[in-house]
Amino acid sequence: MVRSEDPQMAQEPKNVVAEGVYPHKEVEERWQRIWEERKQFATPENPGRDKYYVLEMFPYPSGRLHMGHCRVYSIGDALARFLRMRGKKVLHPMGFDAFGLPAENAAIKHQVHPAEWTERCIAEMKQQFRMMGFSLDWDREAITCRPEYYRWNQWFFLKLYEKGLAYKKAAAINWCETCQTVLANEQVEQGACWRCHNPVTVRNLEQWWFKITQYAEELLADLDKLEDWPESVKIMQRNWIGRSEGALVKFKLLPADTPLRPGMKWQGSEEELRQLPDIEIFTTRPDTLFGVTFMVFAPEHPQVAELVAEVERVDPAHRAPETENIAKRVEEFAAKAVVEDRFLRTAADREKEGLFIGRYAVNQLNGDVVPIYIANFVLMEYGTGAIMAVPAHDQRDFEFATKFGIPIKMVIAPPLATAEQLSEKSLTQAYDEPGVMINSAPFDGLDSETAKKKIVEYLEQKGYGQRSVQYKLRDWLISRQRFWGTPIPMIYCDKCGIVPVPEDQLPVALPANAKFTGIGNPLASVKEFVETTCPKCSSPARRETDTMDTFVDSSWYFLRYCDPHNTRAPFAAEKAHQWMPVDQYIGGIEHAILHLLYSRFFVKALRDLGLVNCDEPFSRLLAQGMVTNTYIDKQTGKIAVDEHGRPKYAKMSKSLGNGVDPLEIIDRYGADTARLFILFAAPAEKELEWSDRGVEGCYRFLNRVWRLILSNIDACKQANKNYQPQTRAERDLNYTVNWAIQRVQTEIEERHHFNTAIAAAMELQNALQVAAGSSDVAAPLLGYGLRTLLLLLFPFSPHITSELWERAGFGGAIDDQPFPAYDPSALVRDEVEIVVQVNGKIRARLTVAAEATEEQVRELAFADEKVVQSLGGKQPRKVIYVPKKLLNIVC
RNA sequence: GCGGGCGUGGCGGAAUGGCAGACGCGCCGGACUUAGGAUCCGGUUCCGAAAGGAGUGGAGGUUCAAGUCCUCUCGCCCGCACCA
Repeated sequence: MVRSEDPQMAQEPKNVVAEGVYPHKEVEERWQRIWEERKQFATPENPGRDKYYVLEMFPYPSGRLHMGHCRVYSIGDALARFLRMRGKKVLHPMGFDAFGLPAENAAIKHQVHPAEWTERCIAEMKQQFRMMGFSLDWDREAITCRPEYYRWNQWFFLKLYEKGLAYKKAAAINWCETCQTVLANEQVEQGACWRCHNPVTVRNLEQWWFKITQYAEELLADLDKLEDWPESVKIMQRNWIGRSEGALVKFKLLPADTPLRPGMKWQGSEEELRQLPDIEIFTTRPDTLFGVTFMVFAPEHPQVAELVAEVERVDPAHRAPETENIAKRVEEFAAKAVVEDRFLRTAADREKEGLFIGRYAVNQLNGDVVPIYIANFVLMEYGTGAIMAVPAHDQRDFEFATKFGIPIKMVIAPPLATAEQLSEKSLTQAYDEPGVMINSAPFDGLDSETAKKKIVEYLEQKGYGQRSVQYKLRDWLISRQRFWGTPIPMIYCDKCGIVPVPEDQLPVALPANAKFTGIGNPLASVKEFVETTCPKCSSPARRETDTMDTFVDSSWYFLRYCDPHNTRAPFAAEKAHQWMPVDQYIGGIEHAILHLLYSRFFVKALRDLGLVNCDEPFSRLLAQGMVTNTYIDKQTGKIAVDEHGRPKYAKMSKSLGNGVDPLEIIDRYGADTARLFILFAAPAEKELEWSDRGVEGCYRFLNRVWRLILSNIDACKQANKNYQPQTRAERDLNYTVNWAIQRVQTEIEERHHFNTAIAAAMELQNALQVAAGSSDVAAPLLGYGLRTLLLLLFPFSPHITSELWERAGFGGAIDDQPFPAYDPSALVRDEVEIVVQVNGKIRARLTVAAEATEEQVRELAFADEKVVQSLGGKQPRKVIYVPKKLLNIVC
């Protein structure tokens, strides 16, 4: 049942469906049928320069459209319909993101094949799409779970494999126990699975990856080209890519039995030092290199075990102190750190844990001997998995050093620092700002920013290190241990190793006879699928049973729409060239990184394969806000309220039970009302608060339009655009008509503000209603205004306007009408109102002829009683005149 | 902690530095009516009888003029979170 925002009226909504209302059901069904019969939304061939690709993110086929869907598709459809009127050749397709876990879970629960379940949901959803009246070209539908589609996922995989962009490696990866599969980094949100929100654990597995990191720099740089993307999305992507400039620096590892200790310097020759093994670290602060007092490895760093094994081989008398049982203790520490939830381990407020491993290193820049630790805060995946630590100038290192009693050495002085501030003992936190170099031998006195560059040059010259750029972005883990996805087209042969499935054997199809028990990957249990022969040597071999992340499917579906029936290629290059890039993409902000980053990567990779000629898939992006509603507080059993007693709003969701079913709204008020309300109630990119009252308001508005047209059919028949207004009332109406045209056009075209466009149409309706009720306006003008009103409303509420267009006898189908052109001369008023201010306060309003000069306006203003009064006899010091608007007298 | 966004009537929301509150909801009054929860007309930021005054989270500033620009500050929302 539909919920009300008003606690007092949470009962059955009022029955506004009474007499005098338009028959929305018949009207909407009729036009949906007509559009289908006419193939009204077929995509034009050879679009040329007028092409416009409107795309909304395709849905997962859950079987039911929810209000969020209605919102995205209402936005996209209003735009598509408007652009067609504006003469664009519009591609507006739809499909289904049809692979994924829910179908597989349903299979386990109901013992129905995921394909059957999914196809059923798709059929239901298409019916609901139809009921909303969206102008989609269904002949271009792409359904990702069909072999005709996913074979091209496999084909792309092979192409990427050939290029080295798809590869297999073992790594510590995110595992979701609930979903029984691994997840990519992008799919873990605050330590939880993006889909089921259960905690993610870490596993070490061998998996398939896409080398998105190869495009890190371009993915970052090209964000600057995306001028019509929301800044917030671009910032999120920049942060995710996480570019850092710095240097890779080599420290030297001392033998396990070295007599050197921290505080001492390297004694031997430079040549002997060079002979020692390297420990390479990445730092963004080469200017602090002289302040290194220890080093830290990630606990799981593969080198660590060997380092401590060497310690144990040394006679205890010659070891570093505190190294009894070091191998065991290191192993235990590492095991604990790895097992510990990665997201707890890496939380900023996590207590720093560490262990000295009994080894020392030499800083080649100054010969300092420093101890080596392992610690929970150092990550294996970033940089080299080892760091230099400068406690004086890095807060993490500072905390660690303080806890373990490691010396702190200042090498950068704050500007104008006192002797007190320069004392390490007085330091209560790291100083991480720029400053002046101290205690840094040849670089002392330089400012630290300059020193950064000089030191890197010095490192490169001496062979101690080199300039380097690191990214937080990791490669995209695409293996999934689930059935309902695209099989990865790889074969394991005992003799030949990993062998790709030959192209001509694609698709590797999902078997129809898999058993869904809920335990393990069903694909692995289908003998006929797994057992195959090696394409190279023909001996018995096994197929890969992992499937691809479903984000692979959605990374190129917008390309398939350009050429959906191609059986020889994913799409023909020239068809993609015709339509790409997508001119306007619309979808939820939740994909700010995920889908939008993957798709950008895919397009760049396909470009480098010669398949597309654009660098970016989506020119403009509109991230629409979520749909919220009031909800029942589970504790009180009443509508949740804030401290002021006002109802609280939250995203419509199953768990809160505050979803409104679009089908109920369509049934009660019709799709036109639903669409109008959704677009009118808030700007597209903002949150939309559901309101039953607001919906009713839109319904009443459409009813007023209905009655207004039908009771003025005669005027409609006489509609004449070229009628010359005679009276004041006619000039005013003519102005409003043309003003509304201009306003609707610019609001949609330039700002995508549908709410204000609709408000303008409402103002026109109000003006027409007044005009229709008086005898001051001639029928040809009134008719023209009514005709215009229908055209302005058509993108938002297409059914009722189609019906009224026909009944009014305006001729042709409204779909084929161009958007009306406004008459600029009608927007020129013969009289204007001038606001007269004295010292910025409004004292009078003057109605003057539009062509009145400043002198004339001044004269009138100074003659005005109120103005004279507020001047109080003072002489004006200055008068500012804004033509046709305002006169400000300063005194 | 860092980054981003947002604070305007009873509510959703409008305002290229130039009339704050368009449009809609709600509310108030009136008309039609057996009736109105339909429809139509009028009113509706606050204080004030009025004249007038105040007003866009708060404090400053720039300007003839600030919701809009600048500085500081408070509150809410979102994203990232030991990335060396």
